[in-house]
Amino acid sequence: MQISSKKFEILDAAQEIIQTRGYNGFSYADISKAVGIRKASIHHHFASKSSLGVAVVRRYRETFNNCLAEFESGGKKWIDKIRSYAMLYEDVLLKNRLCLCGMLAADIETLPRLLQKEIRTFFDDNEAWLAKVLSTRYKSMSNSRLNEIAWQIISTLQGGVIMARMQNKTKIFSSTVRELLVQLEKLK
Amino acid sequence: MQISSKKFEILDAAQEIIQTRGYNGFSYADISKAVGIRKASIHHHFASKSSLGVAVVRRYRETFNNCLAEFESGGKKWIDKIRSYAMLYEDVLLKNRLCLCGMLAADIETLPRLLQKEIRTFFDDNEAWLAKVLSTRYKSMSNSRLNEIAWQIISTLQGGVIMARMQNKTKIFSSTVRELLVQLEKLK
DNA sequence: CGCAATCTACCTACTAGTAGACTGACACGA
DNA sequence: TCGTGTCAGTCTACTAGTAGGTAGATTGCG
Repeated sequence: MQISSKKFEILDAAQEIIQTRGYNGFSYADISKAVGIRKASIHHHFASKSSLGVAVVRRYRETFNNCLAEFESGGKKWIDKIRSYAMLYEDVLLKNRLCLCGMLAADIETLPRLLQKEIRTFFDDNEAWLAKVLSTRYKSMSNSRLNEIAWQIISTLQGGVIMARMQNKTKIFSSTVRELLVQLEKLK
Repeated sequence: MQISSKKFEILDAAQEIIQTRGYNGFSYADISKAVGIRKASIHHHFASKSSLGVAVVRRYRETFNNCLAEFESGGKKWIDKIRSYAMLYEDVLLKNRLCLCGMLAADIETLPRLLQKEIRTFFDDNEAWLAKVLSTRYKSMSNSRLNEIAWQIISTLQGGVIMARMQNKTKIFSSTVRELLVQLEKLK
């Protein structure tokens, strides 16, 4: 048995519940039920709800950034890198969840400071990665314009996942991605 | 004094809190404090939290649809109608809130059935209005394509408000809108 | 009077978090 | 090989506070 498998189980359960129900829609009781240990035992692994939240986001961010680094080094065309990026969101949607950080961005006003910071960092990383990918296609574009388009991409995908899950129609998301990608190829 | 001003105060307070903190981040105690009556007195006006939620969304939806009808009859160019539509979201952002229904769309899994239905109706109305406006410019476009673009617009704006509020940068939203509008003028 | 609106006082269920006891696996020294 | 100490991990039992909601009395106006 590896070191502290329950710790990972708790992280997994917390992540799933936050992605589904939001930060204020999850409790230690939910996690207790999901992983099969008592509420008090969760506190042994994560002292407080906010520290659990921070741990979940940190792990999510690392995994996400690893994916981005992989797309970067895969020798893909720029547009296919962005397509792969969009696929990350589609994967989340197919599990009937939202992006962890997109959900928490909506809840931002209710979150502890430390958690707010983690989420903003997640999006700063996304912005930087997208701007860099875009710059390989639009070489003469200003940095600020590249960042603006990066935010447009992030906004569209985050909003798209929320809308598609709400309407229970994955198609809403995939057609939005299709339109977006075509538009990105025709920028001036 | 008009009929039951407190009822409107309660609706206003509930709406503001939901737009800021989400459905699970608001309680009767919050509203009690905001409007200056006791928790129990709120139940006189709205029997349950879910009925209050439904009333808030219904009023919001009516106001929103009235705005859309006004844009429609104002003799504007199609692109200016969509610009006006986007301005509705910007107004919300400037108050440091999210679109009521965008926020609730993220919370959808935790909401009572009736409330879920109200929200889906809100977005169905939005989709229909946008598709109609787009059809006046792109006359030969299929209905399904028009609806797809409508959803792209909704997704971008909803996501944009969430991202801009989180990063505390209104500019993220306005530049996203600018890029989107340019792209919408060049569709094929 | 009748009634809408408000109040105090209460309920049960749930929240995050704490105290302290217990279990079992491992390490080390005689 | 037999204690013995340590410690992570889990447990039961509890706290204070908050959630949505209810009962029933009181207020004040038409």
